[in-house]
Amino acid sequence: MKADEKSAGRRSRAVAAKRTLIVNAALTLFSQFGLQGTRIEQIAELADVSKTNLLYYFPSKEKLYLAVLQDILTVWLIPLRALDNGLPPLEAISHYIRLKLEVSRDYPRASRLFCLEMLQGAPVLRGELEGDLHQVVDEKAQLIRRWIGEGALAETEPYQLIFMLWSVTQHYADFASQVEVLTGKTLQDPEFFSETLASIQQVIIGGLRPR
Amino acid sequence: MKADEKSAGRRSRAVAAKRTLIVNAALTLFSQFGLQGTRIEQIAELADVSKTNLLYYFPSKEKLYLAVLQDILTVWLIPLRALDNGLPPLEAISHYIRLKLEVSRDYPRASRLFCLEMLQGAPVLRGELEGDLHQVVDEKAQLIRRWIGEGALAETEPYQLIFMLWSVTQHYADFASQVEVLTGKTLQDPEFFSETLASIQQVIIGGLRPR
DNA sequence: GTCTATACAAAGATAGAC
DNA sequence: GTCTATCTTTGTATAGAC
Repeated sequence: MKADEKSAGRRSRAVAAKRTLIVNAALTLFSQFGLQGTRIEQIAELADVSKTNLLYYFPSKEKLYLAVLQDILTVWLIPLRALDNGLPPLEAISHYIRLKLEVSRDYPRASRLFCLEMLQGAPVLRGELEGDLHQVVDEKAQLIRRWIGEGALAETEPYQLIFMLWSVTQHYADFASQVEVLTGKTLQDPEFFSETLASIQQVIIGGLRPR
Repeated sequence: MKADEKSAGRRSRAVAAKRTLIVNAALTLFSQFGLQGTRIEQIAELADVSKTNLLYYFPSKEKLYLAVLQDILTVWLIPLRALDNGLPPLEAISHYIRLKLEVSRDYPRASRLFCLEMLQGAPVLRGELEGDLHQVVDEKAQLIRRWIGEGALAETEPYQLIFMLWSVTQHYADFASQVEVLTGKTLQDPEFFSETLASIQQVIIGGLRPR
């Protein structure tokens, strides 16, 4: 383009905006139909650009898929990293459940795409699981062990506890259609969100309270 | 074929056996790559039949997919139907957790395909969810309500409890790759199975115990 | 950067011989 | 029932004009 170095900033912003638009559309479709199940043309249509134009921004479907996954990983580790010892143990866990359920409510597509990746054996994210995620999880497992040692928490296998926290919260994103068929409700409904949060917290915290 | 009516039984059995073989291979691949992500040729290869021959038994990929899903649904409702009042409430739930975790261990592919179907908004199974599943779940929700009324269980929203039971057990099938990366273990490992079962039962049952 | 046209490959499905 | 050959559609990606 005619833009010289001085206008690179403006150009970059425009390019970035379009890339974001495409990634967003891609997230919608990839999370529903997977990599193979999504056609480039569908994404282009949803993002309101031409197929050719999309391929100008992302040279191949795989590259686009990768870009989407990297994007959601950023969001992914936030709640777990936030699980710290700034609060009393049971409150910290209670708070974590809220954060994670908010992720299910606010980023359901990201949650579902993550799930899809796991179902397939994490072909793309395996590296990140073994690196970043593993490290954070180990760290938090230590924290939980300390809490148990201090008698603030019932005896539990830390990993198992983490899996439980993940699963019960993530369920409302991944199985949203089932939840909706059976209850007629979504986490978007504030009352249903509160009821869900309260139920999970009640059972889990109740089960973790030391006797 | 030359078989007359009298040998129809034998022929039927042979046909049924081959159909089973194909459905089994299809389950493996569909559960990993979904409907669109799986090629007929892959299934044929895994089932050790030719592509053309597979298409003789199942006229199209969609028909095969449907056959697979119908097969897994049979397995699906068994544990929930078995949740009854033959036992004291907390023991009944404890037993249900075991059954459901055994399903995750013994039918991981079916669990994952079910998950995949839900992720996509249940395009194929929606009807079954609204019919069969809805009915059984309503029935069990009533049962749980009765238990709560009798003071045998802490106050909880029955649907939320059912979702919790589903999610914590199903997680070990759907997110098996994540579990394996983080712990190095599978439910196939008897010790890990026991540890998992005990952890879930401890937390959930502890949280459900009336105060 | 965006478009039209098109090359190229993959995959589902069918025809017809045996 | 099973095979070989083939048709047809669809989808990814590129070429080249503007």
